[in-house]
Amino acid sequence: MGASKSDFFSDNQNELATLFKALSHPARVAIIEYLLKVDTCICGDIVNELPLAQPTVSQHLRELKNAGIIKGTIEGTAICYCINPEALKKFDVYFSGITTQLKNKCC
Amino acid sequence: MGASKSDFFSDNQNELATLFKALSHPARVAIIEYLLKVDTCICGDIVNELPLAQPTVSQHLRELKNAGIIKGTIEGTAICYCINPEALKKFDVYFSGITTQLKNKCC
DNA sequence: TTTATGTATCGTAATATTGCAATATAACAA
DNA sequence: TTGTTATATTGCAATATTACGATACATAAA
Repeated sequence: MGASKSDFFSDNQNELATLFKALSHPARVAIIEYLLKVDTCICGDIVNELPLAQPTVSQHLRELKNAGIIKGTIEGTAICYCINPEALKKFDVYFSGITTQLKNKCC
Repeated sequence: MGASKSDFFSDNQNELATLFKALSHPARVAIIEYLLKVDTCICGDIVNELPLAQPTVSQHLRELKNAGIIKGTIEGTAICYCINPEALKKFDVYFSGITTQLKNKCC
């Protein structure tokens, strides 16, 4: 047997893992970086920014979108992608919670 | 052709992806959760806490350790695992940077 | 309509991950 | 020494991810 035993973990654990998985590839980290660098959300040139073919970039964008980290709205011929602040809030809650819990630990 | 085109991405992008990948499985999220719940760092019973066989848990622990998210020190027969605050700092820097950059955006 | 452009999907090959039984290792106890 | 306990490693099968060429789709312009 191989992958996926997610049934045995809590919803929260699975959701967090999904969010982290979305950022677990350098191309997707680079996409986020680029979306932040560009001033507006109108961005149809992500493909030119990455050393990957168009279908591959499209696939990475879909994974980021499925995880809820970015949102995409149709803007004429192009598609406007931008970061979803809701997802960032989840990361913030998670890590600030950990930081608080670690305060009383031995390490 | 398959996986890994990490040569084309920056060191920072690859390092971030590695950190996120370490947390991209519910079992590893659960391990972190358990390490935080236990008061001390002496914890030789992580295996009993997870619905996975001992070799699998050992493998997940190694991945967390390789990514620098946890540290393990030998404590007699058992091994003492605890969270590495250095890794948390990197996450904090990353997400607070994103939050700052997002302040001036349209979304 | 036709053409061009931007994006998505399909199909497939290469690679990586996941999980566990079996086995090995390492440290303590008797 | 032997036995016990805790953890790591090996080997392998099942599954997932990554990447891209080929193709489809959808919108805008001519």
